[in-house]
Amino acid sequence: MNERTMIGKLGEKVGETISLSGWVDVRRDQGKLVFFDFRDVSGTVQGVVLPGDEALMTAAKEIRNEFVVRVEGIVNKRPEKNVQADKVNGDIELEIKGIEVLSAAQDLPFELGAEQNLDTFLDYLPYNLRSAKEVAIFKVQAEILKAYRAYLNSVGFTEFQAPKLIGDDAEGGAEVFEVPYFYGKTAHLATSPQFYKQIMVATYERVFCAGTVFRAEKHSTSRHLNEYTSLDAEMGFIQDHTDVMAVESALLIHIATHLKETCTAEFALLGSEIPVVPTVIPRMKLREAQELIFKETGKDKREEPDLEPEDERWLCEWSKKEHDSDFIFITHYPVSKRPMYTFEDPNDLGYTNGFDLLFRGVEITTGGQRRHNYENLVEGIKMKGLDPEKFSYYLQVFKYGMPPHGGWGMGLERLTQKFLGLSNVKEATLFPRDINRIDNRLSIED
RNA sequence: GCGGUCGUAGCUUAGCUGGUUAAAGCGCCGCCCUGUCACGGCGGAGACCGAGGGUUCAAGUCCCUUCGACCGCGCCA
Repeated sequence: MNERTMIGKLGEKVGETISLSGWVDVRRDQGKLVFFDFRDVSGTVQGVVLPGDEALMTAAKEIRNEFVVRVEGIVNKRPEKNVQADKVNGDIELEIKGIEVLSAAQDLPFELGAEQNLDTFLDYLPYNLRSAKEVAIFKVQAEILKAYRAYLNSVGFTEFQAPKLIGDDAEGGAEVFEVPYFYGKTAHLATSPQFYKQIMVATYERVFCAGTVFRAEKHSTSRHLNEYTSLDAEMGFIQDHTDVMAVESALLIHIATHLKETCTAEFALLGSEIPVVPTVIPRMKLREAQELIFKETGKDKREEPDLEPEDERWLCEWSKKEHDSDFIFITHYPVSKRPMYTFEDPNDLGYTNGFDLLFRGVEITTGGQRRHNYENLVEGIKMKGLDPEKFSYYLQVFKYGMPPHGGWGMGLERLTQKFLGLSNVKEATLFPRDINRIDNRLSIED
């Protein structure tokens, strides 16, 4: 028996008898001839059953799309008139000598890659994930993650795993899922690795993690999930938040460059463009942004403590138009709008050394400088009406010497969504969870 | 949670101001086809129009309730 040859390698096997294994992408039965496109992870290739072998012909006619098969045959160069120049393996085809069905497929709900509503798409996600489009989306996501790790590793960051079960000392703000298991204390699912990455700064100075976080928000939008992957980083010995922004900018350039090297076919298939990351991403204070919006659109948001989604979209368009940048940093949100650990700008009291990074209309990152002085942090906690006692574990590291530091959190799914121009973040999430769906829809069947 | 839009064959949709057997494309099944490549041709099966109630001589089409979806908002990544 021949060893399995990957379809992507068939071009090197012209004239040889080989064996391939994969799925039937499509069958074209022409009566006396039956054509197939076979698919494995490395590509697709056409196979043909020629007349002559009755048993083989009968078997070929019974095979349907998505059957998993092992096929033996001869790799032939195609005659000139049959060459499909625009296709991978368009210049060869497999003359099938034997087919073994490894696994039959039941009636398909629809053709792979067929147009579907999001709801239908998610109902059939395990099946849909093998379509060319999904393969491309999650390849890009995997490469983003790879580039994220590679870059941060290259500039002195150490990766660590943050816990997902935490106590009742959540930072506040986001709604948390309760875990009623532990004696004497209610645990929660982590909404962020924030405290742990800060603790780890005193160990490795520069750290990052890429892990799942959980938000119990009952939101229903095209950019929210109850479970997502947070790309977090934290670095010590900074001057201020601009040092963090500089590292993040360089990181994004690295990711974009890496995608250009590894995913141009995927971007082409999805009809998306790899974004332009300028060496210096435009930046402005929240108040400057609001002033700009007022001046340009007449909408007065100058008293607002935050940007609305509409403003974020507008600012991104502005940044693209004025600076040819898909990104823009907004800094100096008021202390009242930021978490208790956010560092207040000593030169701009009441405002923080914090930033959001907006990308193609949405916020993909929140970051900033943190309070590193123990008394200052306790003061921040009290100011938010929280009890410092509850944070004593976290506070320990500040008690015993903590460098000035800062970092960011970035949503992997949002980043993927926006890189690829997908309309809903769930399309950029392998197995999205929301209040109505954990794999299957949770409501009663209609 | 609130607001908007929507819910018709396996999938994606069309059904105008309510009016006889609910339409199409794709898929599926059967037959035909020796060069197709999302093959093609002919034929066929398949929907009680999300569910419940109401108005009317008559409802997929109008009203109410309910379930569900998508989009937007608050909040956030």
